[in-house]
Amino acid sequence: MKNDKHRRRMAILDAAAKLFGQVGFEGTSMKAVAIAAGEKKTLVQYHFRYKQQLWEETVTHVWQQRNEALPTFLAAAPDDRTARETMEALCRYILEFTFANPTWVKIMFQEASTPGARLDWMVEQFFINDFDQGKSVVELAQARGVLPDVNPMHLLYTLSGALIYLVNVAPIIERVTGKDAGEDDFVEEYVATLMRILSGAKGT
Amino acid sequence: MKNDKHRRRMAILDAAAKLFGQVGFEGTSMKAVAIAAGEKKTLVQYHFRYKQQLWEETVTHVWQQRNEALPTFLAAAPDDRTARETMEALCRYILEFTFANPTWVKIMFQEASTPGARLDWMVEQFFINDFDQGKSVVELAQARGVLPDVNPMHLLYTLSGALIYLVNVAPIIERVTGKDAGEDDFVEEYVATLMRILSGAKGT
DNA sequence: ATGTAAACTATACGTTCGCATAGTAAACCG
DNA sequence: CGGTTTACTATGCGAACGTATAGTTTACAT
Repeated sequence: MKNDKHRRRMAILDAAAKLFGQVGFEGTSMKAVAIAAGEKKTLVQYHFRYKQQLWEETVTHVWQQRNEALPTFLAAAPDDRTARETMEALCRYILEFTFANPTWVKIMFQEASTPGARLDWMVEQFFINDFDQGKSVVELAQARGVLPDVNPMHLLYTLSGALIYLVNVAPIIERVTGKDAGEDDFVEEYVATLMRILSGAKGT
Repeated sequence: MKNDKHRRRMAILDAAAKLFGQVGFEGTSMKAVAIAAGEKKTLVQYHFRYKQQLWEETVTHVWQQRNEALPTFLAAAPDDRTARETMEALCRYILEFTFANPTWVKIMFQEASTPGARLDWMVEQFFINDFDQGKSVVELAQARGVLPDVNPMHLLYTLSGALIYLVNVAPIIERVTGKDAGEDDFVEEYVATLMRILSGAKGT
């Protein structure tokens, strides 16, 4: 079966994505990837040969999944709600998606912690585009008056940080406070809080 | 010399901190730590015996350095400036310190990406305290009217995210935009932007 | 039915991993 | 001066690492 090959290959990529995001490039072994995918180590090598190649195809795979999901929302954002409601819904969507698919964020942080050839590759392949798109979204929101009129890149970093940081420290939050930051209730309240901060709310 | 032993031991801890933060626990080898510290592998083992032990003492070492530096500022914050100026200075100080000492943040993210026994240990040893202190600072700022009166923990996550995220993605920002996020000018403008966001500034 | 290519696996090689242990050199103490 | 402790190193072990390659099974065109 043609599909069988494809399915096993994808299973390897998914397993690799999880491991690369969790323990980084050096911490991930071909054997561990194989076991996580329920395959033999030699099959992983048959499909990808070198670890470096497995990594590149894994990252590409992860970004594709992300790119298929994220713009879907942006395109579907209708004009029949207020700009602020759209912004709030967008933040909530990004958070929910990132909690459900934390891999790309984790891989990004793994490589950012060891700047090198792999990070350069990711920048060239993905981040240059991502930064540009992010800036556009922020500027659009600013034009509609839903975001403060400050340096759009700095605002982008602030918003990204407020959202992505939460996903990264969620395991710590859970252990310290006992609350699961990935749950809908938490996300909803968090985004509501964020929107009130952005609106400069001082009272209750 | 007694001092010589101590100095070499500290050099090992510093090298280990850098590596553990960059490539995580599994990605760091005793040999690599030794080389980075300019020592033999067996000396590293002599001082710490097991990798686990090296890791624990390294993390303790890093947190001690941080705890010596951070409260210094909080205690010295005088009353003769406005509350907002104090808040802005605090954010700037945290950013500058974190850029200069990124290790503790990186180790925190490394372990948060693979929740396990080591993260549990860090939570017990450090994070429970850290969360409590952070909450106190936020509530103090809220009482003075310099931070919006929302859920203090969520506000803490938002602020921490806005600050720490920047440090983590600085290598990416530098490669994409050509700007060094760690430079004083950048930090100053970023914090100023953050303060305007917190104030809900809509105009220029 | 048979040959060829594709999909997959068994086995192995050289290196590096964490860890153990026997040893050396200097310092300290009586 | 002899003996013990302290700081450090040389050597080595079994396991796991990434990679190479020969071999086996499956799919399919002729």
